[in-house]
Amino acid sequence: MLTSHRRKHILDTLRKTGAIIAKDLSAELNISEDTIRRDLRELAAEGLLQRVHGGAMPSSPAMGNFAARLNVATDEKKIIGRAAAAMIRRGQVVILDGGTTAVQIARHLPSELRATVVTHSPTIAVELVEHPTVEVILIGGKLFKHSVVAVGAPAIENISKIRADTYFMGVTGIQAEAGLTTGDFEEAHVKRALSASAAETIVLASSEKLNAVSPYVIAPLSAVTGMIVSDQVKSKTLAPFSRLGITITRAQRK
Amino acid sequence: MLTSHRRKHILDTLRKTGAIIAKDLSAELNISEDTIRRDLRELAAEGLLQRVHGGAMPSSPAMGNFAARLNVATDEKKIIGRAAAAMIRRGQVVILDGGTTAVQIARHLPSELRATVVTHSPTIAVELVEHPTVEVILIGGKLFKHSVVAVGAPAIENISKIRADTYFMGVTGIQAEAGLTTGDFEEAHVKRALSASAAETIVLASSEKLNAVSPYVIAPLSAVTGMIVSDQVKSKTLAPFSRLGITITRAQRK
DNA sequence: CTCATTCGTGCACAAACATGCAAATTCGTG
DNA sequence: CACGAATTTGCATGTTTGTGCACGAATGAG
Repeated sequence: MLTSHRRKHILDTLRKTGAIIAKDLSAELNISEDTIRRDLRELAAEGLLQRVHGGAMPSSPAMGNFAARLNVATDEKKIIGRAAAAMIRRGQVVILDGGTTAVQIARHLPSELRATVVTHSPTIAVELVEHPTVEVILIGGKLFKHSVVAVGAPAIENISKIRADTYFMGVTGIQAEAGLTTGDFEEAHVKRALSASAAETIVLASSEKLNAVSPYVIAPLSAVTGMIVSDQVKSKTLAPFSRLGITITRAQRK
Repeated sequence: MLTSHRRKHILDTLRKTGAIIAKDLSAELNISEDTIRRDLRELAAEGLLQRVHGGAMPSSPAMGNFAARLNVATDEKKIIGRAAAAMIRRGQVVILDGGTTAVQIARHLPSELRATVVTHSPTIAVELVEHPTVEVILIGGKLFKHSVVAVGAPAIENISKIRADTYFMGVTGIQAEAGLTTGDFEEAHVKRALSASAAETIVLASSEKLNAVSPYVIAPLSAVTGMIVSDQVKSKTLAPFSRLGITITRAQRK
């Protein structure tokens, strides 16, 4: 095992899981804890992670405290992200939304996958810089700081010039009558435009979003072609959606 | 076995497996480790791979080391960043380039400053999410991973719709005859467009850039209205520039 | 407070390294 | 083919780097 391999593995694990424990790494890589600690110390010195007692956390210099939110991504979001990433085929053009679940998709893209990712989230763009083969198209506009995505007329105009295969949409609420809803007016507009630019719209529905309603309507459920939910969700809850012809993917815990 | 054959085999293996261990190659090719090491040393000198202890890895310019670059910003870049940030007045619209120096500007913006920042760098955008009062306009386009900035026709079109007060430009080289130069063709185009959209163009010239020349010309020095350099630079070095009517700000170490 | 982990440092040993040199190989030229 | 020059290779040398262990200090949980 090459030293630099080990370091890379540490950083990859950190990006995917959001935290690492020295003892676990030691067991997983068959190497002494001292060496792991040394690695963590030096990676921290390069600013690539932040040390904590017992292990390390991401420092993500480009992500500030938004990083904090990213790393408390629930297991559910990671599972959904992994399932979504697995749906992407070679050569496709996919749209990734802002939001923590979409970040999980980006982190789980297979490293050999040749595809194009369109996104209005600078966070996703920065995340994908490290991916060796994925091409990234960044949608510009006025930055809506709360969600860290570009919005506004310029964003929508640029989106209209794109034809994508699949849009993975994050929402605040998905419910039978109200349809897809979110917490910001501008963001709703952008999501609608993104959906219109994609052949398929797949909603990333972590369980707290199901049957929740937010103030601003993005689109009715007819705009949705698929949903990804975790396998814990009861099929009874999903019945209204599958009745509308929406393909439901139940993401399996590994 | 011919030398060039062996080297080709090394590079092929590297591309295929993503890493190379000197000892393995030695066994596989029935050749001493010394010779392998010599090969690796020379291939590294040609930039075809990156040496690590025990073997080699792909040179992959886009990989990970951008995050590292951000945090090893020299003192010089920090004081240039601080000086640039201090020049921005309330209500102004400023353009921030990609690059490590521009990140320093973003980090030194006074927290009460109400201004608009235009940028084609997702890194800068994410950085400024934490700023309470600055508005951010993100320029989209195809992501150029090496510099982590948006480039291409869509980027330039969007830039043309903006009228900014000041553009803080990062360069790879600034020199009297060649003018402003950088290492990527697309990036040069974008920088030229940004300069055209701003009333003033101020070049961030850390000392290693002064009198350096890179392959792609951004613009002649006539496009420049000001430069920021660190106070260590000799005024003799700057004479050719001030003679052209360029205002030179010498950033003071605190 | 007490106590079990976790950390950091000094140290010893092994692996990987650069360098100089001589033998072996390849190449060019007549 | 012959022969000298240039290159390539392997080995010996001393140096640097990575690893694990020991021990005392620091940290966090109960």
